[in-house]
Parts: sequence; structure tokens; C-alpha cells
Amino acid sequence: MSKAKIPQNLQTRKSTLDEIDARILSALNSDARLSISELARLVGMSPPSVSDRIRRLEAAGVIRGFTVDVDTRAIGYQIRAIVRIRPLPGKLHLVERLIQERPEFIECDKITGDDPFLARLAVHSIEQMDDVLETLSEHAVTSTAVVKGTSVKKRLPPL
Amino acid sequence: MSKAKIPQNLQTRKSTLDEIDARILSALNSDARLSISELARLVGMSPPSVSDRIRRLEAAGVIRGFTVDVDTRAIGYQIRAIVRIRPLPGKLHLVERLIQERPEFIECDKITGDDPFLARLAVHSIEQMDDVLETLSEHAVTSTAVVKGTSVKKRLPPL
DNA sequence: GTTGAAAATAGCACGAA
DNA sequence: TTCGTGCTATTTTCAAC
Repeated sequence: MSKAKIPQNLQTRKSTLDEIDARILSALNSDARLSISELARLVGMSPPSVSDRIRRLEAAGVIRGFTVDVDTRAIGYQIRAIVRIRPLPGKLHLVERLIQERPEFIECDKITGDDPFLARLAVHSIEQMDDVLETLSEHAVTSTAVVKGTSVKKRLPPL
Repeated sequence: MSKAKIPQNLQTRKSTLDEIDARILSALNSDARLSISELARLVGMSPPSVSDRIRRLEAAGVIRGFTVDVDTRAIGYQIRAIVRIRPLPGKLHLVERLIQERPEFIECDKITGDDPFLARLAVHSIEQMDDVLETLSEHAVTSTAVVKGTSVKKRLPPL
């Protein structure tokens, strides 16, 4: 008689990165356009293996995609700001839609606490910032903080 | 007499993207690993031109780099949180250093307002979150909001 | 910006551990 | 399963226009 196949816990399989996966992720995090061959050299493997691993990381949901890091100031958006947004009673979904429809909001999280939304804004000028906030003013209370600089650039937690 | 050469404003030159640059940036934003040839097809140009444009966008500081979008939850960091941090008098720089040294802080902006820092945290558990905040507790006042979800995924403002 | 040729690379099928 | 090798098609890069 043959032994029955025991399926591994999905969560565990997905979230377990070995040393090599970690090196690949970290290299891709520094430069997502590295060629497969260069990655292969960096981690000491053959190109097809690296290619496979990347595909697996994507399939497991670890890699959500590859993107370009654009400096918004270099394209004319001189001001970045963080906006805490507290919709008036009954206006939660309306406000969420308004945020999504305003392309100056370049990021928005739903969070716990008094203010349900925390959004990031990129604008050309104070006037434009005011204009954006104005569209929310009858439906939500906002508090805005201008970004002066960066202490920690977006990075990966320890792998 | 010949007309004198009038140098263009640097700022203007750098920040002015034409239609094609915009298409390239937007395509790279969706998938930073698109091949040059594929990009060339998308924008209707030859590969060397596209290659040049990307190099120029990097040189101009518009493109800061290419990175991978990793789902922190898929690698075991089940909790993300936003932390507002107000250092006690005289402890601004100490606190900034503490934030930078803690790899669980995966992002931190310096902002205007009562709380000088706004940081993003990724942790495995509430216990780990508490541990991280504990390291700041004697030097700063913090308020923490857990991220429940995303209303707007990171996106580019209009080009 | 384009073209064309040389070098590097990616993708695939296959076999090995 | 996961990894490596060898082949072919594609891609990148550089020079010249």
C-alpha cells in the first residue's frame, strides 16, 4: 500500500521564503529591471531556476507587481501632503468615492481610529491643494500635514 | 547677425514630459519589467528611442528607480499600521534614528503639524507592534492606527 | 529617431538530483 | 518538485545614418 499524500498548509508554503527567494526579492527591490541572468549571477543559480522562483513568488501573491518609482516633484507636483479624513455621519462611502475620483490622491488607506481614511496627496500648488480639499469639505472633516521630507524611504521588512 | 541661443529653463525642461514619456511612465508603472521592445511597440517607436527616453527620465530624476511591490502579509507580516510620532522636547533626532534603526518601520515621512513623523509599520503580531512602540515610549508620544484596507492603491498623478 | 548587425538574453524542452 | 543544460527566438546595444 502507498502512503497517502499529505497536503502542506497553504499559508505556510506561501509565506516561507528561503534564503534565495529573499536575495531575489531584495535584489528586485533595489532594481526591478535586473535581467534574469544578472539575478542568476547574484544568487548563484541558473537563469531558468530564478525565472521559476519569480513566477512562483508571483503566483503565491508575494510579488504583487513591478513598478517605477517616480519623483512627483520632478514632474511638477511640488507639494505632497498627508490628509486625515473623517466623513460626516452617513457619508463614508460617498467620501471614499470622491477620494478615488480625485487623481491628486495618489494613495489612501482605510484605518482604525477617529479618522477612517489616511490619504496622500500630490499637488502643484497650495491653491490646487485647497481646491482638492474643498471638494471634500461639505462631506468630511480633514486635517492636512505637508510632507517636509523623508526619514525612511520605502523599504522591505526583514525577510 | 545670428540670433542668440536662449537656454531653456532647466526646471521646465526637466519637468515637461511629452505624450510619449507619459505613456512610457504609465506603462512602466503597471509593469516595470516590460521589455524595451514591448514598450516600443506600445508607444509606436523604435527600441533605441525608448531606451534613450528612459535613460533621460532617470537622469532628470523623474524616474528614481524600479521596484517590486511585495505583499507584506504574504510574507508573514499580518499587520500594517500607521504611527504618528511626537518626540519629547530635544529628542527629535534621537527618535528619528530609532525609527530608522527599526526595520519594522517600512516608511517614514517628516511632516508639518503637531506630530513631526508619520511612519508605516509592518509586524507579525500585536505583541511585536507593542514591542516596537515600546522602544519609542520613553522618548516620544505615539498614536497608532491599524490599516484595515486600501481605498486607493499607490498610483501616479496625472501626467 | 531609425535602421541593421553583433552580443546578450529569455524561454522552452528535456534530463538529473 | 526544483534545478541545470542546450537549443532557438527574441531582445539589447552600438554604430552609422
